[in-house]
Amino acid sequence: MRPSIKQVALEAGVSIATVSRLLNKPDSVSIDTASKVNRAIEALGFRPNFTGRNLREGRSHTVGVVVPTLSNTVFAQCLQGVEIAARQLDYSVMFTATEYRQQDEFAAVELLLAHRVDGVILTVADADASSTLDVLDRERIPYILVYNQPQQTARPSVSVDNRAAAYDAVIHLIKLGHTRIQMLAGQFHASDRALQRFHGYQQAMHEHGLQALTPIEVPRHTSAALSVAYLQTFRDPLQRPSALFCSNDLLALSAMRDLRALGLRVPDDVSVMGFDGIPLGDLMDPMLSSVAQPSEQIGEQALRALVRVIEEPQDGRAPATSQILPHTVRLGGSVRTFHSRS
Amino acid sequence: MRPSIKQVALEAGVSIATVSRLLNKPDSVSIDTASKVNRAIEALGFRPNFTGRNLREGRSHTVGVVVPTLSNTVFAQCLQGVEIAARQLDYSVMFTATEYRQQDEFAAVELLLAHRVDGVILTVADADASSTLDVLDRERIPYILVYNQPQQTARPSVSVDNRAAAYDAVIHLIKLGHTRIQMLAGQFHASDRALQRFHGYQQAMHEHGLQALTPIEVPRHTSAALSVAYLQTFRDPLQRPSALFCSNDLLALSAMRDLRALGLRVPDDVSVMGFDGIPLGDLMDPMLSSVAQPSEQIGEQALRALVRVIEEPQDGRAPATSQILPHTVRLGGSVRTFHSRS
DNA sequence: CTGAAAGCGCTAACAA
DNA sequence: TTGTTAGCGCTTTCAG
Repeated sequence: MRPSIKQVALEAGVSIATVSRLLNKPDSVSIDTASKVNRAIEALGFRPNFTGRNLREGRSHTVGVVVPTLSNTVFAQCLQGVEIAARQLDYSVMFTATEYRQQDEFAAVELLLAHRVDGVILTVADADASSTLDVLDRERIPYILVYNQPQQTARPSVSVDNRAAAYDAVIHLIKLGHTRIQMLAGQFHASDRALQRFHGYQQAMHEHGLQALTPIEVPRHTSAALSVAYLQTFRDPLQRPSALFCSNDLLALSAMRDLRALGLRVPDDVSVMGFDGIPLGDLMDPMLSSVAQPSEQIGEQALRALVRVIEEPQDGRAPATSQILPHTVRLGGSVRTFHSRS
Repeated sequence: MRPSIKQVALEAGVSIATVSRLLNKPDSVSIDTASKVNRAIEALGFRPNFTGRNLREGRSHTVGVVVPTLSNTVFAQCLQGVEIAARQLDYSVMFTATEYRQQDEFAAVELLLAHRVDGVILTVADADASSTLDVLDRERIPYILVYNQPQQTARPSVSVDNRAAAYDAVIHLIKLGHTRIQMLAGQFHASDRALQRFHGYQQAMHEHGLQALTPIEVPRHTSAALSVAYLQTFRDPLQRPSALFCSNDLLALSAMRDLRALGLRVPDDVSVMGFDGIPLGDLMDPMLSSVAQPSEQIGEQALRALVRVIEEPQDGRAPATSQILPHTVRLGGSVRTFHSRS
């Protein structure tokens, strides 16, 4: 077995309390006992065992992260932000994915809680109706949502204003002369963000006297196989929208590929606008227009806010503050002005 | 404080041992005590505290993962694979990134070890000369490398055959008639894989009597700013290579963007071949040619191999087995046949 | 400045 | 089948 403070104490000829003190508040131990102990630590290759400390302190200096998937760059970047900030604040990160299965959210959080993480950062399918979050609330476990932006409930979150961001994106298309704009989205039931973005789309359309079209909801996996079935209506130039607003960049990029497969050109035949602003969008040709959210920052801010709550001296009501980060409409060649065909 | 088995025992009128038994081997407790205890667990909202179990058992049912960054999809996918497999085998995942700083590898692993992870999965800058791995070896801590493919040392790893994969990619270009093929790589000192790939490139060139050109080593960050300085030589049609072999897809995609900025067309003026086979490469236009490695599988296999070692009944020499997964050359429009300009 | 001792939650002998 | 008990590594009173 690996050495514990006990062996170190023995080796140094001091008590375990002294070793512990040296580790935690080095000032409280005399200069020469310190060096004695340090020598022993060195000699034994001692490494403190956090398990013991955690058990004793009732906390783990670890936060849990639960996101749908890492296949979407957005969540990978967010996790990256969380991890970087965590490292700075001396926290570790335990990570889990749900693969967009709402029923897995609960188990994921339960596991994290069994590990006694000090708090959790998560993205759920529906932040306003989540039994998982109910548990967290009930048990007063510090948590903070990322990407989710609860409407009915006062749950702490870090996100962009999804509705406003989508609104801005659609307005941009409208200003370019588009009138037939359709939305392409993942399954709404798996993403409340997508639904909020759809509301932003609707609002923009209505405010400009335009008809909101039925959104195209594509199942997961679509991006894997080249299935252009969902774009069949696009064959007819009179039928198809002149612009497609996609609820995320992955979808937008897939759509662009599928449109090409159909023989349609972007942006000449159809303009495409995404959401997320993933870095690779800039490397496309044409560059993907998108409304960008600062994913890494979202993760970073979430971690900082979470730690703030965790280390709150009073355990009274956690401030549960929500944060809206700014989005930016990023212009690329995937969108162009629309000139009426008549 | 949250309820412990002690409160549960009290509530159910049994001993803590009985509660523990119900939790671990439910068969060893009578049917009606079981229900009594279960009722108590329910009533108290009891959740086992792994910290206690971990301390007692001397293991954590947790593995650590250390990769350079999550900004490169490849590592995100790998982590995804690790996490999925871990969940299936009842392990949790603690994650850290080094941001390609070799000097951070050590601290990352130390932190993980302080948490007493049962093993670690990692990608290091140089697997053959890593003091971090020396520590792991010396202390007999189960670990397994991903992407790294040690040459001098017999360290366990899961990867593709980097040299052979690069060789295949370059052969492909040669077969298409290219003779001036140059390699574009990240900093070799930060990635032994890149260097191995360069060796594959050299071998392919030499075997075909072609001159291996000096590789272009681009610093990190290049992809962020549009800095085409490293491609200045490409201005001269007689000077520039007809094909670019990039040590990873991110680099390839950036290069394509930068070539466009220079007014060069891919593949008409320059063919571009990547390495990794990231999913988004398929969504590009033209599709990125690349030699694909199965990243998610790499993560999954690594986790399984690691758990196998961890749960090894004998703690004798860990089998330390390395695994080479198959790569595949994926053809896309970013590469075309080369017809001599004369 | 240092030591003795209790106890965090849990599992696993060992006894009954 | 169940209970008693020791102890995993650590921090933290409380005494000295």
